[in-house]
Amino acid sequence: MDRVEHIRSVALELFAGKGYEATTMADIGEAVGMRAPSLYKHVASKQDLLAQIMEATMRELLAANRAAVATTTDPVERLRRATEAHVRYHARHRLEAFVGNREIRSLTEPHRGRVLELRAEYETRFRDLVQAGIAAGVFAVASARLASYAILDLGMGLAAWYREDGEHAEDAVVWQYSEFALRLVGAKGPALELN
Amino acid sequence: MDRVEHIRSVALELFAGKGYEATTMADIGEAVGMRAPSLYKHVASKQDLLAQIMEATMRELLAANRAAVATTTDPVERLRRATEAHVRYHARHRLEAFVGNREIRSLTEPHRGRVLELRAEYETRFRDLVQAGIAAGVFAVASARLASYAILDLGMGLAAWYREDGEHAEDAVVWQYSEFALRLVGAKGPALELN
DNA sequence: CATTGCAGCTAATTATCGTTAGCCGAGGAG
DNA sequence: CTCCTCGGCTAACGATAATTAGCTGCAATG
Repeated sequence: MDRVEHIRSVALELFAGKGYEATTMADIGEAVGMRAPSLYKHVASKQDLLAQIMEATMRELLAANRAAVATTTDPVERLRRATEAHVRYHARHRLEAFVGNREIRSLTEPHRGRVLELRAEYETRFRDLVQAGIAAGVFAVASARLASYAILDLGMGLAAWYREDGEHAEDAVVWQYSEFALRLVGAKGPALELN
Repeated sequence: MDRVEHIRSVALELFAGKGYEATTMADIGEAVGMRAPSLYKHVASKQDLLAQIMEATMRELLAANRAAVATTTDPVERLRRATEAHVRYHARHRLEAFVGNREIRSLTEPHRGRVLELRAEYETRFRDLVQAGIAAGVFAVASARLASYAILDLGMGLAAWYREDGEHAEDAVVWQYSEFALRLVGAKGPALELN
């Protein structure tokens, strides 16, 4: 692994565990096997470390969403696949997702603005998916905004409790949570097993 | 308002807005109209401020849950009312709930242990409600644990985006989210309007 | 073999923070 | 009127943090 990548991954772990503010450059250095000042031979600053992590995370999430939605045009199936991608990302990259959600306030401008923009775009895409299902008459839900918030929050919650070695396999969680999402919006139609 | 109460409420606002670590005693002092050292005439320490807030919050949440569940024995209705209480608390005390969820890691022992214990109890109560519904045959969900996590996470998410003066009235959100919860667990029966 | 630059280190700088010490004015009690 | 306590203030302390300066050894290059 690249030195820089190693530092980033160690920093991610510490940011997730103790929070950005509570993590010191000395902590990161110790975990990576060097003194704090030596880190500056590889990274620009602690803030830069956070910014890199968070921006990359949001871009990955958006990319996963785009890829998932592009595979079909059926509204129900689209929401299902978008949710699957959402949940899977939060399970597979829970540290990134966790930090991405919790440390936005530790980001300084201009990174903060950029990340918030990406985040807003991601939210809008989900809201639009729900809206499309309502318009097509296959979802029964009072507020597309509330429903999409609820679905997004499922992923964030997941990132807080999920563990790779826990009792729930990744695929099981992905399936279950996607099911939750479709139930949430009152999805009807052949694409839904239960109900 | 009592001086101490004033300080606590100001601290809560700052902890919610910038995080515990990023909030200084000088910040709190300025918002309350005095210098940092003067705060110590009223509160023991910054950590104590956080501990008081978080422990009170968890106790209130638990009390609200107990009260809500005690009003009926029907499993569906119990989960609905517990969720309503959960969501309503997170809407009405969103700062407390927000800080309560995010700053656990900033708590030092022994406060941390106590709060985690209360939190675990709260989670267990929800899981048991879901389990009871499954046992009674009125819920159709694969994992009581996942379902209860999902419902709890709805509240936490809510605390992050809800605003008293936003476009969604409290009652509307409470109703909608409770509906989400019942749909999540696949609730059947006369107590459910839609489906 | 000489050189150069990378990547580490220690020491120092600058800043900030929680908290304590000790002073002081106002205002109520006697 | 005097005294004492309450609640504010400034100054100071002790820690700790991010970051910079400047030194050094090693390894690759020629």
